[in-house]
Amino acid sequence: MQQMGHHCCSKQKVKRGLWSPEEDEKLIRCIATHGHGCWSSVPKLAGLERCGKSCRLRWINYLRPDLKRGSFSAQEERIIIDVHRILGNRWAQIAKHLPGRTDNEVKNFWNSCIKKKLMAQGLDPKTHNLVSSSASGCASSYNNACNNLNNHHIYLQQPNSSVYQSHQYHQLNPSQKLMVMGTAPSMDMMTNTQEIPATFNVTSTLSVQQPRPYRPLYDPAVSIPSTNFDYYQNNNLTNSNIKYPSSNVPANLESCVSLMDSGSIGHKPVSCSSLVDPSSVIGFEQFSSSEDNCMWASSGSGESFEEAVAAMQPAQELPDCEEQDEQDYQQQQRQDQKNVNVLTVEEPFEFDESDEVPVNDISAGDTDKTDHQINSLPSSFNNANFSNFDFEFMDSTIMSCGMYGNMSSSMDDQLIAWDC
DNA sequence: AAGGAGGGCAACCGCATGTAC
DNA sequence: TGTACATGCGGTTGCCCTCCT
Repeated sequence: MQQMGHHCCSKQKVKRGLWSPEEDEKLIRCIATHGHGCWSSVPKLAGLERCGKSCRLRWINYLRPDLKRGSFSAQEERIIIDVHRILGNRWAQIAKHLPGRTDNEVKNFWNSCIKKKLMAQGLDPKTHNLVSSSASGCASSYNNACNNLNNHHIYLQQPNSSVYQSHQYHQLNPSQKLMVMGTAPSMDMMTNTQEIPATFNVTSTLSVQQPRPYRPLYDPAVSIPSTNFDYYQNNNLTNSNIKYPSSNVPANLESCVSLMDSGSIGHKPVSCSSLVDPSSVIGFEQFSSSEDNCMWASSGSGESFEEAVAAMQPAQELPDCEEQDEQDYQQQQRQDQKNVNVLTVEEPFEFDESDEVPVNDISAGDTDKTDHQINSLPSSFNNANFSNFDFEFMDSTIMSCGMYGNMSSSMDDQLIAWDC
């Protein structure tokens, strides 16, 4: 380590390098006594020859009592990968999803371990795309991805209704397909779905007796069928995630497509539903109109977005569609019944620190803040200005493991879900 | 046993942002 | 509005440890 002073504290006599146990003890004692309202005053109060910045780092990254030490679990690793796919190298934001972990720790873990694993799998750690996939292959990837989706049931919620109608993917019109594709980055997370956690309070469920094609589904405002749920809950993000529905940034559309193309997602039978955040729709529209960045413009064929939409042909109906549908329906019935039993466990309200709203008693009608968030979205959004996107909002709604969103800003006021 | 290579990780650097004046 | 300072963050450095030859 260089033994030169910080530019921020060059006037001070500061020690550099590793911290000794004695220094740690002084810092802990000081913060326990005085807190750390002003880091610049901490060195003096603690009797340390360190600058405030160094004290802060040491405390945040090492001495904080709520830190979880030790190696990362497989679940933590999965979370990092999933969130990184959406947020990129925003380590502080990623770390917020991992209680007890620091941004520095996550960053080091990424650089030393995950990055290599992804590369070994042939994935670009920056984009999470297959390295072999190129921009010129996006159009065919899209077609392949469509084919992969053909067997899936897409749930579209009717306007002003809590009822979802099931559609075979291939029955959707082109714009609906595009929308689904635009949300598909969540699907890889959905493949991890195993069981609805028992720790969630369900205020209502829809009737399981509804006639087909109306499938029994849960109140989208409250059910969280995802294994990723518990970390959000533990991280006190549940409230915002439910109130401000999930977000999938269409900037990752190519990533989604390549993942589906590779078979990494979209093929494993799971029972869950996924909805789309309105921000993703807004973003998708912006994204789709960006000639420089959207997959259509880079397809190599010179087709515009509109042309690409027009060129999309409904996939051929599957021969055993109805039979498959019946099987799916029966399976869904069984799963739904199971889920109802699991979900009706009552838990005490939990409060979000920021606004003290009960996190597990949120009704579907609680849309005020969602609307506010929607309105706060940037007017322009595409890959090129991705950095301008409201990451705080996106992060607060990063339930991209396929939760719920209101698509009232487009798509005929429909909500969407799917069963893959 | 010695030393070189590589990995893990703590800590630093520099920039961006927020805030007070 | 401009400036100074504090804080936060991502990128980078370099020490230390382990493994391999």
